[in-house]
Amino acid sequence: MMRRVTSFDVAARAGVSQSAVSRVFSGASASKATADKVREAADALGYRPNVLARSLITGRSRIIGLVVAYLGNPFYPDALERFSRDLQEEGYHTMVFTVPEGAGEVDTDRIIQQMLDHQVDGIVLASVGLGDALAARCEAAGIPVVLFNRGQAGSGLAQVTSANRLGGAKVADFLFSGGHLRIGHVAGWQGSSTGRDRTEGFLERLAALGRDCVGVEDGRYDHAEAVRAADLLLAKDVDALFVGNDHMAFAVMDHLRSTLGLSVPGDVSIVGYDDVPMASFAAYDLTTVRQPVGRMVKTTVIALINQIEDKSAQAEVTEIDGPLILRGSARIPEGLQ
Amino acid sequence: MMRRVTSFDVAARAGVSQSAVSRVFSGASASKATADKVREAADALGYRPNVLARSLITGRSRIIGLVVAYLGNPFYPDALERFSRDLQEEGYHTMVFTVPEGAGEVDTDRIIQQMLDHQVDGIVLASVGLGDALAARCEAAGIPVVLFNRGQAGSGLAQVTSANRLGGAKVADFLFSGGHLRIGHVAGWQGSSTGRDRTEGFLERLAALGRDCVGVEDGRYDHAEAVRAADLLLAKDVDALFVGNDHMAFAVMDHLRSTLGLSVPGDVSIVGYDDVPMASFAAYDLTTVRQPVGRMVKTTVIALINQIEDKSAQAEVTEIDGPLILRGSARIPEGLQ
DNA sequence: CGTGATTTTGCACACCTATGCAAAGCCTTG
DNA sequence: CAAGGCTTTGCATAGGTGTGCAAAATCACG
Repeated sequence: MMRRVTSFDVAARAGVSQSAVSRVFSGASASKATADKVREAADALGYRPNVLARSLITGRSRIIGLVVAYLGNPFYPDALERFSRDLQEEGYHTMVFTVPEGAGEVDTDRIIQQMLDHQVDGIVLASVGLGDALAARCEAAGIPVVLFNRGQAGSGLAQVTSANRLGGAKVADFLFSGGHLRIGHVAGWQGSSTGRDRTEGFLERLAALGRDCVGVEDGRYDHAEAVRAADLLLAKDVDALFVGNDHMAFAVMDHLRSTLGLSVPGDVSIVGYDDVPMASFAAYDLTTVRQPVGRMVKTTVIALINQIEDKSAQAEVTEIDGPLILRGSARIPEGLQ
Repeated sequence: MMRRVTSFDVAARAGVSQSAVSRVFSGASASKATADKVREAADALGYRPNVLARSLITGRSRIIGLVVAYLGNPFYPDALERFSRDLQEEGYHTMVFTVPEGAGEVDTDRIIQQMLDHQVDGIVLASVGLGDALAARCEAAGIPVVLFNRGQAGSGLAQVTSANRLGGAKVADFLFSGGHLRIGHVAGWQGSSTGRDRTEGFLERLAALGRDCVGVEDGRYDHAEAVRAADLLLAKDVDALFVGNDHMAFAVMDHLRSTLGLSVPGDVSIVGYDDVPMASFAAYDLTTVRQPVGRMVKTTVIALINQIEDKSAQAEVTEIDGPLILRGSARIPEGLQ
């Protein structure tokens, strides 16, 4: 095993001092002449700056901690892949932290400790289920944080979500003009801002249209819970369900069709939220509100890097609008065809 | 922003030397008395060893590079989540590297360079699509590598897969005893060992049973390609299709049912491979060979850590058997009901 | 060519921990 | 009690880079 090539080796070969080499590679000022000599020597020796040493001294690791809880909902793998890619392009790297199911205080603390240990430059909290405590602690540790697909009112934290209230309202409009008379709602987890916002936007618009919601049940972003919730609403004889995310919507559709033998959208119209890739599969062909993952991720990355590079930067709260995607799981109003 | 507390601070407070502190925290020998003093002082000051400095000097980062290509196939998010969790438990951390679609030589080199830069202790190559060049280069760089769900004959690299040939054979047995007469095969990408092995195991067993395969088409682990392949085989009037992975099987089922109006399994039986969570959704209810992700990941982690901690450790090739999961997408033989 | 302003360069140190080495401490045993 | 073996401890240095500071070099300009 060969010894690593260091900046001293390069310096020796180029006939300059080590600091000159350092300056060339860290982008500080240097004359064209020395820069050329250094680069040539570096290429010849196959030199690459030691990231660890660099991080040790600058205190910046160029590593971002990405905290996720549950990748079973295909929205998150998609996001994760994009995060990794986008961050790579910005010269950062992604370290994944998985927070266990029952995220106890102890687990949370351990994860934060690990992120601090690795001197992560910034943190993306990318899961609805993550308790507020985690966010607060990260913030307290003095590390830039951005909440992804998750809000926290009055926290002063940067956050990027889709326009959830507006999205909910869009669904209300759509189901209303589709002529549905008994509309129910399998809500996203009401302990999360996304869940609450979608629900509120939906209910408010429905009320504004002069129509009551037949019932609201919390599906907790969980398969089994969603099915249970749907059953409760079906007992109230609904003809349309707005389901808080696609993941639950699939479970509900399966249940309606396979277990209960109902037709979607014949007997019940279903509308989801997210537009995960699977929503366009023919088996579901789900009408849903698209969360523009690509733009959400890009926005998150930019916001985070801004905070990292300019510590005084304001923590922004961004909402990104997404369209309602019309497919076959819900009756389509006349005019929209 | 407070200065970090260092081992010197702890040493001063405990009345010992810095090396004593270091020894206590790195598990080297120390007397009970000093260990107690050090720990007490450390707790009081909130000291934690600086991972970067430690890595710099030991040359071990306790970071594992996880290289993935495509998270659209839900098999991989599942694996990723488990990797992150299991590695965390072993005191390692996961840095995700995404290799772009058309993995050119340049991209590959850049990724390896980045992993070397971060002095990753080990690498998991977790994607069928990754070229052999990448694996070879990692190996050449002297970093322990384990191929996950991907083989490479004669490479001398450690690898963990499911028993793909055997799995293929199981499907052959199953379709045969189901009384199918015209069996076709939408193969996994034949440029990958998993794809080839499943196909070979399937065809060999079929031949041994005295039955020909009506046709084999490469679906390249891609939605559109799989549909195209299925069309070619349907032209040959098949009554059963073994599809190289679940992801493609979903596409094929959608195509058969929605576009062509065929019944599954009435007109055509479909069998997949992987048993991703979605396979059990009622909309597909896919009969498939389970890849035991949990055990595959655990095995990979152990193999990798063995290699890291004992550089002379043999690179093992492990195959893990998985059962055929009977569901509703394929006609079930009399006796098995 | 001389003077002052500006850029470039090298020196030395900081970042924080692990570890080889020798001295010091302890325990054991005859 | 002395000698010898083992454990513990402190000293000093390595690991590879970035950066403040002062000296040196370059430049502009009269």
